[in-house]
Amino acid sequence: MKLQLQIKMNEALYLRDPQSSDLGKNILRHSVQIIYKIGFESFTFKKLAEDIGTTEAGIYRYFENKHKLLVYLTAWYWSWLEFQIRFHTNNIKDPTVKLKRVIDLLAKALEDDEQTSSINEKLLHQIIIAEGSKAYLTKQVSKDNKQQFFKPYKDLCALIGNIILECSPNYKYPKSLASTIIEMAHFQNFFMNNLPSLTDFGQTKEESEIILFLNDLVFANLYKS
Amino acid sequence: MKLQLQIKMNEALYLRDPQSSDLGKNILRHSVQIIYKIGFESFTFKKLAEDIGTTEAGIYRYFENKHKLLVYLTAWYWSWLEFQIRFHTNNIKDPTVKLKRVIDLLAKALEDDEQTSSINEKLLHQIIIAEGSKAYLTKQVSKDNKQQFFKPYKDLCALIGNIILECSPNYKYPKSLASTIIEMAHFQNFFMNNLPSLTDFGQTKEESEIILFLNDLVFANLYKS
DNA sequence: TTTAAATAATAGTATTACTACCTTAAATAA
DNA sequence: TTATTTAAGGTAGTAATACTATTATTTAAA
Repeated sequence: MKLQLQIKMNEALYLRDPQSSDLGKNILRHSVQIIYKIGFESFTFKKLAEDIGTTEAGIYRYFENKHKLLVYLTAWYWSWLEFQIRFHTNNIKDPTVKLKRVIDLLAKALEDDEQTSSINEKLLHQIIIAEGSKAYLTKQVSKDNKQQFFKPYKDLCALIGNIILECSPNYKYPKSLASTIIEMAHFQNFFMNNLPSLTDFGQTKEESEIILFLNDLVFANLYKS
Repeated sequence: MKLQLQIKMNEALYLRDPQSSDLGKNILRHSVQIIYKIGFESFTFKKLAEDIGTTEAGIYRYFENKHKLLVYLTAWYWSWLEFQIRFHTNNIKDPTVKLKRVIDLLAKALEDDEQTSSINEKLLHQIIIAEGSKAYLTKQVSKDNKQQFFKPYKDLCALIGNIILECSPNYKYPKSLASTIIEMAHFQNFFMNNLPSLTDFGQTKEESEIILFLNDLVFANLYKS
């Protein structure tokens, strides 16, 4: 049995569904590779078209502009990660164990094991670290938010917030702590690799150290005397 | 007595020192206003030139490109904030009180009281919240780092890290906790105002709540049983 | 078989991000 | 004083980017 996990995306994110055709899947696959390689600023639809072997106008039939494509990729990532978290914490009763598992999944780059789709999750994880915040750090954030573009991120945050409340029902800031964990899992990784003196992991550059830091940070708060 | 605080900037950030001429000061003042108004993505040297009443080429004689200008503004902000912190925590003996003061200064928008310079600190604070991370979230981050562009940010982080160690000499992650406080002071503010369901302050939208959250987060860690 | 609908390629335009060159004004030397 | 250098800013470009409108081709339905 080989099943394909298909993530249902917000239709306002695209003009034509990229998961519905070969060209569309190529756009997703190649854009992940190019953004990973040259960064979002230098990434253009022309370069993407040349890489795929189609024309610029061809890409524009799928995505209005490169910002929408980035929002699509990040939304896809958060949806996929929420699924991973639900899958890997399924049947775990102890909320502490569950929350530890969540931190692991946030901070570790999961293998691109199953050929889920046209998207390489390992590269996408790196893109989210370096470019993810650019999806919402814009002047259109409220307009985009009204169109529910960030729903997957908010759902993930709510899920983690609820696990936090299971651990400590009286904790006052479950959602802020959840968004802090998510952001810091990524920012500490970026800092560790690029601006190491902003972290305490500059020597080893080990993901496992970020996990220890986040565990320490979170559980000191939830189980304080 | 009226003294002018002049911040000495890294010379590699500019082609001609913007603090040395009227046009230069206008570039700083107007770029802060325009970026605040329309966002960094839509900001162009042409719009800036029109606003000032000069030409595009005139701006290019001061800054190589708009990325360098953003890095300049963020570096200026971190230097200015480090000065504010040193000034306002001067003579405070108790490190806990000191750290609380730091969190206040990070999360609160200080008034543009003294006419320090051509820069409106209140607007710049908002710019740092929404655009600050774009200064380092690029492919050139390592090259920029080698040129010491992020030294003011690293210095601030080291300063806060040391106060953390004064509070709790055995704490293992002073630098990572420092960068977490800095980033979260800004991100929680952005989320509160633009994506409120990622925080617990969506109702009131009060800076003071962010301060409470950060205090809770930090001191649970430093003084845990 | 004809017609319509979907898909894709061609060839543009406006804006952006620069660059090379030119003019003017101030500063200094003869 | 006048000639000459130098600094500062302006004019007028170009190449690349971000799209768009139009035309062509394929596919599918009537």
